Amino acid sequence: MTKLHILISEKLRRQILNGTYQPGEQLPSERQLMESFEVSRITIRRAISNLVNQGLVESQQGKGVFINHRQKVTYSLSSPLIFLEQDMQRQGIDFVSRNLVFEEILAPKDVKVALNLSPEEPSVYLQKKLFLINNDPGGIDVTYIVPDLGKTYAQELQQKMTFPFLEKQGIRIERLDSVLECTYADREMSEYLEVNLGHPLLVFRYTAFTAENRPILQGESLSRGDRFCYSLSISRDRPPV
Amino acid sequence: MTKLHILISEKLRRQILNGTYQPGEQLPSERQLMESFEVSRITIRRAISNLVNQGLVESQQGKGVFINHRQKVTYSLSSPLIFLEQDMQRQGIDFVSRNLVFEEILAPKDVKVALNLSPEEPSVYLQKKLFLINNDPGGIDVTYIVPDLGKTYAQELQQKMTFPFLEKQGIRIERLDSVLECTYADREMSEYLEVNLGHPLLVFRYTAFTAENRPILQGESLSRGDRFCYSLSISRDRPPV
DNA sequence: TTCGCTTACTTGTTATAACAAGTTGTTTTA
DNA sequence: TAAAACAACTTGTTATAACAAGTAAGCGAA
Repeated sequence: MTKLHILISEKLRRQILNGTYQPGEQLPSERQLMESFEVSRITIRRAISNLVNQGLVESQQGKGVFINHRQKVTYSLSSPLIFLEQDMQRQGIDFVSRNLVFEEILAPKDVKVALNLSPEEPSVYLQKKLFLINNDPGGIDVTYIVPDLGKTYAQELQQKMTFPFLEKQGIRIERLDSVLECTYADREMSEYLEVNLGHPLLVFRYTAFTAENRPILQGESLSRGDRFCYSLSISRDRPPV
Repeated sequence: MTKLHILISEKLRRQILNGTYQPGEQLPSERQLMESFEVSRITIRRAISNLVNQGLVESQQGKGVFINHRQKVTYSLSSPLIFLEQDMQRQGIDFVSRNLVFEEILAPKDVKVALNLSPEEPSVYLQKKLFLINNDPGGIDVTYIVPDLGKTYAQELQQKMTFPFLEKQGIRIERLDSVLECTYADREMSEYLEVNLGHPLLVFRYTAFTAENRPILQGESLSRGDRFCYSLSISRDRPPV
């Protein structure tokens, strides 16, 4: 009546949540589970796939299925990402960013609009960065940078964190207009982040403005939905100072 | 040597994204796809499952597999949720909330801490609400309400939107401390929201404070990750007015 | 001792098969 | 005519089977 694979994955789920299986531990092998539940391999694999989809376990070919640690890394959005490195340090996390792409390209139409580019400057700088958390790929940043900044700071932007670096140059980002949502890893993302096709990702999409209300960056930060979260504090509007 | 199910789902994915298959349209049936790709049913089903996991299609038993609409409903976090109804109206969305549970319970420990309850008032009001978007379940709100408010406004809270109602009563929420993250539908959620086990959900978790810095609500809003997003504007810290 | 092979485990992919269950339209029956 | 039964489709669940591929440990040869 109720499906076998659901009965099994629910039972395993309870055992994981109540600590019968601890994070890092290995689940019994498919063969063992087949015997103890007296079902076929396809059913066991379906049950395990349910657990994977719920983010409770991860499987590694040739090794086994392992219970996940369920602690997330927090991005703080209270001030616009200037203190990202400090935040990570505070959480005791080894946060490394690796430059993948940095090139001048013809601006896509939506970027042109968002960055308010004139027809005479049809190019932007595109940067892609990979974030490693404790040596594990955790996310990807795709940023479009206004041409004058991209050209001036081409070297430094490839080595340093964007927001703190710009701040040090006296380029103060006053406001981020942003959207947070969920997507799914496509082929490219699943290869970069070493996750399954369709793995849930958190997307932080933003446009960054200076005090003069000039848009200078448009970015998209995609990170593993099972490993990251965003914290923010929302206050009632106050009249301008 | 790349896997068959990935080759197939990638091909279908391209066709969906380039408009060969339009949202609302039906994919060819498993039998037809088996024939045209000359693979077994298990491979076709795996390929379709990839598309489901990428949020591109949805399957209905007995009917077929249909291409999803990929437009999301936006929750605006610019001011703390007072204008939710107006926001939805502006997006042309039929937003209905249905009370599921409203009861006085013994406060769980973490809620007790978050709401700063004294040992003499060990109870809180627990409310669960289901949100329907255009008559489709879209999310669930779980809210813990400080006992005095819960008792005083028991009737109204079950009928009206929490934030606008409190505002009208002169209870002004000044600040929300919140976290946005991704989870996965467990059994209960998948039944409420009519989605698969493990379906990605967006979680908005918050504590609401009055101007006197008193926490009065703790809530958790879980909504379908494929249907919702949150927008926010982040400004640089300004000195208090 | 160390390198490389074999072996025995693990999970991953794919095929074939049978039946369950939901949907829809047609046909039969009361 | 209207309700019930049926047929022909759809996707969903489960079983059996074979082989691929990754891991790890042991064993033997250089």
